[in-house]
Amino acid sequence: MLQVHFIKENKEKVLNGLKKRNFGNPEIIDQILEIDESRRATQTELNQLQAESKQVSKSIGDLFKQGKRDEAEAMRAKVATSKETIKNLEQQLGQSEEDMEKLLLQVPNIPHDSVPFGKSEEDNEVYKAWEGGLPTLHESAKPHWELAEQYNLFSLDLGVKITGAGFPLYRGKGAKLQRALISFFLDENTAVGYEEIQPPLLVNEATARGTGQLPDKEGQMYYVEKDDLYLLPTAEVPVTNVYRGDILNQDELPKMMTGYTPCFRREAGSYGAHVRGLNRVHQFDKVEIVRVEHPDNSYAALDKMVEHVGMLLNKLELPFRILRLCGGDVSFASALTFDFEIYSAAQKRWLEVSSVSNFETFQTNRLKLRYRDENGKTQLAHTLNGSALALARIVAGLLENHQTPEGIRIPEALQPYTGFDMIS
RNA sequence: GGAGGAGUGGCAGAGCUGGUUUAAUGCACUAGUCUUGAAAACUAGCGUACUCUAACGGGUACCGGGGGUUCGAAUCCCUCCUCCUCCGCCA
Repeated sequence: MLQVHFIKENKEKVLNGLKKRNFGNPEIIDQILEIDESRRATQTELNQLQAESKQVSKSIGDLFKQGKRDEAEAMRAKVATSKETIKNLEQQLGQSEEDMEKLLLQVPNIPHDSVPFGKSEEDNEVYKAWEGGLPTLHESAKPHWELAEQYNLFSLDLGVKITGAGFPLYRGKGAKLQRALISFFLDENTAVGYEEIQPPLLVNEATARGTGQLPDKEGQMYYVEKDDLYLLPTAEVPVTNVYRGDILNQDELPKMMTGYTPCFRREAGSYGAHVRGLNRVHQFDKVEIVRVEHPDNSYAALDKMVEHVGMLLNKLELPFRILRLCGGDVSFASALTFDFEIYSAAQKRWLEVSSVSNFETFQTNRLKLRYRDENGKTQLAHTLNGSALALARIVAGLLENHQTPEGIRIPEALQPYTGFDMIS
């Protein structure tokens, strides 16, 4: 959520940003500024009346104490009239605030200057292409869902039996591979300074609101009605909310956290080759990295995160490229996003495995996550997050790219975690 | 799930028979005085948000959240949440 005073002071910038996003309703900015104006007028009037009535009430108290009953009674009658006005103004103020919130929730973040113009994912810029040349596989190479069957690694059918479509069941070396990847990622992340967090998997409404899943993406989350809780769609939600409402000292920044959680997404949507196997499922495992940064450092931090994720993929020996998302594809809350895609030689397509974003103050404004600057003033911090990494598609990529006629080779970096170097 | 108790500023803690509380007091913190320096002592400052003002400086709201009674609520009433104690259940 943008801050009103930011919109007020940077109207042109905001409008240009919306244009870059191909945002259909730029008039909303003028509506916001109008409501802000009238809201402030209402508040000024209300505050004046409140100050008066406060004074009068006090003097009534004094009069009673002095025993001047009649005078006090007269004052009482006088105040009663302004009370009605106060109530109305309070209501009006509340309404303005509500209207304002509604409008602000519809305004996406302003894209960073480096974000290219464009309408859809086809316009994303290749920020870093894969230089090594794309791998080619042997004749009988298979997609991961066939490999899973051949080596008994996971079963979608059993998931259907137990739960429903999109809930894979991993078994044997497939299950072990999951566990190995989770440990590997967490160890790599903590090694560079991220604090490991194991959060609750169900979150309350305030938390879901803090990172922006509510109200915008309500339908994408599983909801437990009886307890009014949501199953988390990503660890970003609970982990970023760790510091919700806090005012940190400047020297406490940055806060770096990493967490593994299963992720639950309803993703009502398409079926077919693109979502076969593990390409898109309702439950998958992901290790997330989250940072709370000083605004001056957030873009340097973003670079570091991108570099870190690239390092992980290198260790897993997966060919990947990095995209800078264009204005039309960058997510609602993000100012700048880099997507990582690994190349699946078996599916002959790129698979998105990580998305690393800087949200600037868009989340912290809702979270009320601030720090105290050198002058002692509170300022909104910046938040960033990225997948490091999302398992299901990494598994797909590992199985497909490292398959040999003799079996599936486990990258060296992962072998200490799996305890085997081959799936055969 | 049942019964009882409690939620006050960074922390501790008073106020809770409604009106000198504009939230006492202590600790912590910041600045100054003193000191070679430090400690101690003393003096002053010390919450958040919104808002008015060119600025100095004002105003309003907030005592777990929301609502109500009243001229006036930290204080009374309703409701929700959380924590503590005991009982029950339980990985």
